[in-house]
Amino acid sequence: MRNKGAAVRQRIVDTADQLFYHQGYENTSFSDIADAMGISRGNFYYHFKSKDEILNAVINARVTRFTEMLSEWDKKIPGPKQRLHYYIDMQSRNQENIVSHGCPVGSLCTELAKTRHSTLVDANQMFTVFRDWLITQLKLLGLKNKAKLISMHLLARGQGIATVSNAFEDKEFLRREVKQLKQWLDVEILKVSH
Amino acid sequence: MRNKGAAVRQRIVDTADQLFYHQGYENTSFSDIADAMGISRGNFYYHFKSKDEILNAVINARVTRFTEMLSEWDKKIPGPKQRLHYYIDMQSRNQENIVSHGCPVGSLCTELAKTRHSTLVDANQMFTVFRDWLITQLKLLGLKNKAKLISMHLLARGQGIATVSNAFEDKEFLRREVKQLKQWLDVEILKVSH
DNA sequence: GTCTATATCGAGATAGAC
DNA sequence: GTCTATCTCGATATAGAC
Repeated sequence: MRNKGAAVRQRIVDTADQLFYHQGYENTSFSDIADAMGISRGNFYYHFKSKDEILNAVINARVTRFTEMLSEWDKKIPGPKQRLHYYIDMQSRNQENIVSHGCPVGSLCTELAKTRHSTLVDANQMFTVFRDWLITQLKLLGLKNKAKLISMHLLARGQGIATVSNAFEDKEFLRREVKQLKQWLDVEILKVSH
Repeated sequence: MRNKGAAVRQRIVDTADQLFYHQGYENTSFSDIADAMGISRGNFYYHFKSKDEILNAVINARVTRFTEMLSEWDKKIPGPKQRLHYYIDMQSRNQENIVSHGCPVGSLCTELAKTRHSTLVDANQMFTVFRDWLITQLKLLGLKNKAKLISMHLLARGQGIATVSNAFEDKEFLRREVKQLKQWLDVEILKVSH
């Protein structure tokens, strides 16, 4: 079939994406990906020049996926405040994965900061997709001047929750902090309407 | 000299400690440590059975170092509120390192959660040293019931600040968040005295 | 396009001389 | 105690058959 090659390429990216999340980038070998997919090691080099290129494709795939996801949220969730709550609740919805493997964005950036500092700039595009969307929502709520600061603050709070609940494998902590963060945001929103 | 062997062992641990922080555990080889110290690769196995044992020694050394540091703070800083501020300010004092390499505790736990899940329990002892000390300080301030929750919250806030300022290499953000966190804590302390 | 076979390299680890 | 030499393994990457 015509698109078989492209389909395999996509499957490589999807499989690598998940394995990089579960095991880390450096700790995931071609054999790991090949075994998980049922293809041979040599086949990778028809689709990618190097492991670095796979990493790049995974980062791009994630950026695209997050962008589409946020676009869906814009469509299906009526107001910016509800959208922001839905964003914060993402950690509760993914609590199993976060407790087991941390945040896919933060843990990859943390790894690359140590091992491949030159690709960190690409990797933190995963963060800026969320940050820019958060700024948009916050501005819709009238938080003009504080939008950028609050967006970064929300990113950091999310990272803190992910890192600590992962280190302690503590789901209760995650849920408690998510709840608290929504309450904090509500107070910030209230401040502006007075 | 009598203690030469022990001294080398200590130097291995110190050098590995720093390299694990800068480059990550898996990404640091025996050659890296040997080159940094000016000893040969084979010599490691007189002092340690395996790389895993070095990791263990590094974790224990950090736990000891943090414990002693906090004990020093107890001596030199008069009140619990000032101590807590000094704790939060630790990130400002280490801002260069944190922006370049993240938090030594959090980034190691994040790595081990993916690659050596069985040693994560040992690694998060590095967190509990701080958590237990925070609980003590918070109880001294009369925050009896909330002490544990707030201690975990402070750990998470610190991790969020480290992860995001590292990913964006953003010192300004780090300082802003540190200031904000101290203000938040002051409000929590005020709540209890009323 | 996908495979097998292989080259090359660097890792952790061991043996034994000094 | 520290060294050199070496073993073994698994990693990325390449060559070429099919």
